[in-house]
Amino acid sequence: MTGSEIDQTFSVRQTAARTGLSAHTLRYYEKIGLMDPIRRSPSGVRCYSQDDVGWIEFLKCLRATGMPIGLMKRYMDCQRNGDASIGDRVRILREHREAVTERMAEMQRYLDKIDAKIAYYNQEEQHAT
Amino acid sequence: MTGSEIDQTFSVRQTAARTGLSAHTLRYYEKIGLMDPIRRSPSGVRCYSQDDVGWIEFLKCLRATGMPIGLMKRYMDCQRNGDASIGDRVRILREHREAVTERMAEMQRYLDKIDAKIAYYNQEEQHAT
DNA sequence: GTTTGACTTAGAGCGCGCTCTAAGCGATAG
DNA sequence: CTATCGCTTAGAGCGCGCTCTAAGTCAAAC
Repeated sequence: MTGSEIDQTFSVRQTAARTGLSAHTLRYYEKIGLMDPIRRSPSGVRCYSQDDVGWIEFLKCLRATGMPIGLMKRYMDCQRNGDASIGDRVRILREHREAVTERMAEMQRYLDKIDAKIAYYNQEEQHAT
Repeated sequence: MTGSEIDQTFSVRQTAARTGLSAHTLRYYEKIGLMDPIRRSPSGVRCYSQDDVGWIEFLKCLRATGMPIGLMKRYMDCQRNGDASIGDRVRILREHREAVTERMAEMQRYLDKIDAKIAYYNQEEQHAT
């Protein structure tokens, strides 16, 4: 109940370990404006907050579903615009969602063809011997 | 019934149109050995057969599901090895299949988080006016 | 005080998968 | 015959998303 736990911060290395991104990538994301400038210690060292880690997790969702960095940046720029931008943000997310489900459906169709090929090979194996 | 229909061949441009790949990419795939050398006209122009187009469609399945070019090449090298390589080929396809379904499941998990965010925004909108 | 080591920066480099360029050849149209 | 057009080649260039390097600063350990 001292509050120290919830004010805990993380070095770039620790944050990398937590999020699975590399320290390089974390600095890169900050540099290109995907993240707000991270708070610094008096000597200039990054101190990531729990909140920062949360945003990184969110960015991971976008990246891992194939959103280009440029669009992620646009989203985060909106974010900085506050409530006024909620419409824009939702639009970006919804369009992205559509694109992703579309892409997954396409992948599934291609995967089905591959499965057919595998099935065909299995049949061949059966008939051989 | 002349047989001309089934012997039909296609220029690189026509093949590009049929497959949705660019002519550049088709030549590239041949150059790096993803495809056997395409038959040529006396003047050296590529004549893609129906069969060639079929292979291109198969390659598309692999690429579109994220198989790296290098592994596609390994697969096609096996292909050239004939029946002896069926085991290798099946193994490659099965492992790829696993990787793809894994990746799709992961994408779905990330997408679920994005959906949660969208839902949250919708709720906000509701409460605002 | 010195060493170690993690941090900082700007900017260069890389791997992938194309994508395009330049220079040239061959076939058909006028 | 010439012009046009699509094809050929080897190889350069590009966009993306990191990834790494070099040179330097700072803090803690000895």
